[in-house]
Amino acid sequence: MPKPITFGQFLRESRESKVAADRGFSLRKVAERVGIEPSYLSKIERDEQPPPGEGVIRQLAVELSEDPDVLLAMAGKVSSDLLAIIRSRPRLFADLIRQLKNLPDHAVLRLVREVRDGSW
Amino acid sequence: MPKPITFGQFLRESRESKVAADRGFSLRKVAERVGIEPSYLSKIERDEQPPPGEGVIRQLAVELSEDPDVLLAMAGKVSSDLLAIIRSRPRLFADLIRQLKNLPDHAVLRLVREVRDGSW
DNA sequence: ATGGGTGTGTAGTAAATACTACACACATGC
DNA sequence: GCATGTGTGTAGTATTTACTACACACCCAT
Repeated sequence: MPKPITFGQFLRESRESKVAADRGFSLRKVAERVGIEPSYLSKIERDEQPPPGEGVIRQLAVELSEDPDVLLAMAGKVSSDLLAIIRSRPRLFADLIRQLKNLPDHAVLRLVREVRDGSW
Repeated sequence: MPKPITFGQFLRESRESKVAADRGFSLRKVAERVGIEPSYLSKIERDEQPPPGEGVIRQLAVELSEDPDVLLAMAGKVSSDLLAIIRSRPRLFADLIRQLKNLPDHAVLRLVREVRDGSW
């Protein structure tokens, strides 16, 4: 297994990869746009503090052009809209997700596409 | 819509439906088997306190022979094993679940069965 | 009338969550 | 050499989560 990258590391790398080309990606600037204190973001990026709440993570995803679901996953969370969908039909979705647990990506992707393309 | 039943109401009804036939389903006895204080269970059943944590909910499900996923959903939660599955492949599962959001039950059920019966 | 069982009221606590506010030290450009 | 911008250190706070401990009042059976 490739060593698991932490939420903070990922954020820092994403941000630093952009700050060279655009000075608007300094820690302070990003923190301001996101709406949090710079010191807070600093601690998060160094994994000194646990990841922030969903709202802040979503803002960070926007600012850094990252996938919100991936960022949330790294933070040990799952998007609240997905939770709501599952809660609306718990048995159905619980069964399905557990069935899919060990299926390879391509098989699940096939499902996604079939559903989307409406062969239903 | 039929008025939404609360977590506490559901628990109380489930327990009281059993206590007539089996005195082991008194609030105190159930609380003891579950491993919580009777006063705590009392407050939960009357929705005076928010629902307990996942572990206690699972114990309640066992004692009352209810579906854990349904009970968790009523408590506004989602089973932690499902969360772990989603977090392991966030983009894949996020896409899939959002696709299925508005599909009728029978269509999702068909998916579940097809996957289970391994036409894959 | 008392002992065991019932549910409930009151009062608390420990830990986690999600942050803020401000000061500090360093660097860099003008 | 001073302002401006950089990241970081320290010290806190409010809210939520997840409960415990114990006392009280009622019922009913012996």
